[in-house]
Amino acid sequence: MNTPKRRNTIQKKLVLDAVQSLKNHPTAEEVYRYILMTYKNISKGTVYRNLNMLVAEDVIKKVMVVDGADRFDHTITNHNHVKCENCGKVYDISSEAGDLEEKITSQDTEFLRKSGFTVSGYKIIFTGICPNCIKKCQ
Amino acid sequence: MNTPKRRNTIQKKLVLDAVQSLKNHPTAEEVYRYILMTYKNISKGTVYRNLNMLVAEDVIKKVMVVDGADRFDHTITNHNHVKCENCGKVYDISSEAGDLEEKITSQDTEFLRKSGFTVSGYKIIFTGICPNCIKKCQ
DNA sequence: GTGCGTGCAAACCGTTTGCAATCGG
DNA sequence: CCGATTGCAAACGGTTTGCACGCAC
Repeated sequence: MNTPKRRNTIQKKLVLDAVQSLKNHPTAEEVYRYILMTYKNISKGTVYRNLNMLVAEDVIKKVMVVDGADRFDHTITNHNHVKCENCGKVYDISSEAGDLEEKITSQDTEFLRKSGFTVSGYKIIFTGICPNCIKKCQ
Repeated sequence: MNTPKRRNTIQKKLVLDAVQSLKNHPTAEEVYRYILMTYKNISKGTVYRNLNMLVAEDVIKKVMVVDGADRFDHTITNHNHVKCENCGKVYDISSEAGDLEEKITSQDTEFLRKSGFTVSGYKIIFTGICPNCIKKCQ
């Protein structure tokens, strides 16, 4: 088996705590700045390393964003995202995701399998304007 | 109106030709190297500038990829993509995209609108292993 | 004590940009 | 001839990495 021995360092805990506290899909930079407020000595490299570790361990998820820095999600359950084109914030679509899921996986992946692909998953992101920005822009 | 005066330069034509010849969603780097074969004096900056221009003019499209360099698509009609996790190539899903389209837009965007979002679009990409790589890996 | 994880800084990759020179209209 | 577009190189943002040290086990 390949279970690399992992250590429980303070830094790793701080990174996980940060992602869980900053609920809105923070970037590595945001995680870094958040930790800095309480632990002045952390390095950005360590933040990146731990974020990647936590993703590899399936503790957090990397959210696909169209452009800009990667974002991280403390929720591991399947759901999709909307990115506001105005403020850049990324929101969850907690809703009827399940229904959508089935339709996507049953339909398009079936076509792919017929073409000889092995399908392992998909990523989807919506774009639009969030309620907050709509108010402001009126 | 803001219709910036565009010029028809050799470089712009070369970039468009390259994207249309390299059908498999080339990266800017690949476009650059392709042009270099016949026109030794082009600069990478110019390739990027022209790719972005052509995207802005709706002549080509930028394909969303999970990670790695941006890719460009000579096909402007709506369709989705699969990225092979083994070789990294991006393939078209020409198929029943239309059907899927409706289901996605009707269902998830409706939920978003109820939540107060204005939805402008979405991007989806599938991941898997392509037929070629399946053969090789056996 | 062993070696994984750290801090630091340099390197990396893909992309954009400032500038003077060029060339399309 | 005007100014949009070029080539070049430097700078950019986000991320990874090499190294010596330090800390978890």
